[in-house]
Amino acid sequence: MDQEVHFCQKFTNMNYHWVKMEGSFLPAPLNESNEVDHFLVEPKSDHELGNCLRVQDFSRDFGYEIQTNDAEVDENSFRQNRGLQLGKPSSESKSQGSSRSDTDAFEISELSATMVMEAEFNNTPVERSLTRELFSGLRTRGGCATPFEGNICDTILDNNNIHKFNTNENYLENEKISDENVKGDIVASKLASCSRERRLRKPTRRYIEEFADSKSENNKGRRKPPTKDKYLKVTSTEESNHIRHKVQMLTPKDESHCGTSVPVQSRSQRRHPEKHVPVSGFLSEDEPSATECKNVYSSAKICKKYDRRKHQKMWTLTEVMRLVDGIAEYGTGRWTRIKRHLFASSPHRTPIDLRDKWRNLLKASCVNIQNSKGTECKQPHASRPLPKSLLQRVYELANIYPYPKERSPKPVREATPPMYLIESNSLSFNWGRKKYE
DNA sequence: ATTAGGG
DNA sequence: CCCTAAT
Repeated sequence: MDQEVHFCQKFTNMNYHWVKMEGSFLPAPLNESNEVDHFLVEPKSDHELGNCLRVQDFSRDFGYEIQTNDAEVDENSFRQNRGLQLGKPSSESKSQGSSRSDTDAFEISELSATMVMEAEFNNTPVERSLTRELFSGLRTRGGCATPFEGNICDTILDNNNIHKFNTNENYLENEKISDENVKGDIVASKLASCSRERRLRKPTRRYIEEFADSKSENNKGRRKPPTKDKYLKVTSTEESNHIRHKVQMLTPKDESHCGTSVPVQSRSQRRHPEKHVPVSGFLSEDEPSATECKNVYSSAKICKKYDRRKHQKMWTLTEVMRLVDGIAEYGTGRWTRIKRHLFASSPHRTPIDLRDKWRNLLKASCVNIQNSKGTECKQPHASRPLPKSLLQRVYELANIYPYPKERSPKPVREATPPMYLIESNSLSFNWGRKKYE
């Protein structure tokens, strides 16, 4: 008994897989532990991933079903499919001392299944050669680097110690019905059809992208982020705090004037800015913190195809004010600088966004000019109404820094100052950086 | 790389 | 917000 335990432990410590062969335990050596890692190495590119061969591919070709212990075992289906049951990814199948996760262990099991299959068919020289052909064909297929390297294939094929990888006693007995001749025929035909280069369909572009999306969660930082990510880096907590503080100083106490139809947004919604619930009206306090921003956009970074159109972030009043501040300081056309200095804590705003927002602000101010003339007294109904003071500042800045450069939209050479210029009382809050008086 | 302009 | 041309 002790000896048996010791024996087991000894082999457990080594790179052995425990297999049952004809009812008795046998250690199936994984001598080439290094080479086994070839199977575990993740493909470096998504393209490779798309072309990777999976165990299922083999099982389909062989008419075999590879099942794991996780699923309920149906003996009949086993008999029908001549299935192989894999050992549960337990600690026994793992080499001790290695830090493999359970997933890796499972991959090992899958690998073992493939090995078992191959070994099982290597009874005759014909089968062996067929198997070799199959593997060589697979290796070179499509010019893609499959995880199957030459050495491991040879190892598999030459390893006749592994006959069966089975932990199910009943299955072992049922499997005894196997008829060598029938098996040989089936194997031969299957292998032949396999070696006819069953082409793996080249994954569609969309498939690759979607796969990359899901896969890239595990591969953070492996791929060089797109250029947009340049704006993702939150410079420093101090700086962002500084900015936030400044912004808070600028935030008007009373926001009742800056939105008539502001739908109620629950706090839970605000805590999940990923949802980007479209909200009309400015919410100065929905300004996510720097860490929140990071989280939001890191999730956006994860998905390369993060569709900002579908997850539009409303411009908050504080953001608009910051933008106006930045333009007042740096002028128009220096969006990157504004972005760097004032929007470092809001990574979802690109310099182009700033410019676009400024264009919209100009448009908005022009609308109000028309209103002031009384020609079109259309309140900006659907859009978020801006505080008059803000529009005033936009107007002033538009005169100082005309944008677009050449043909300024409304130079408004002090011809007819808009209403909100006259109503100086409407200035309900203080513009911190620059005073226009 | 950044900006302007149009969609 | 995106795309593209221009700088």
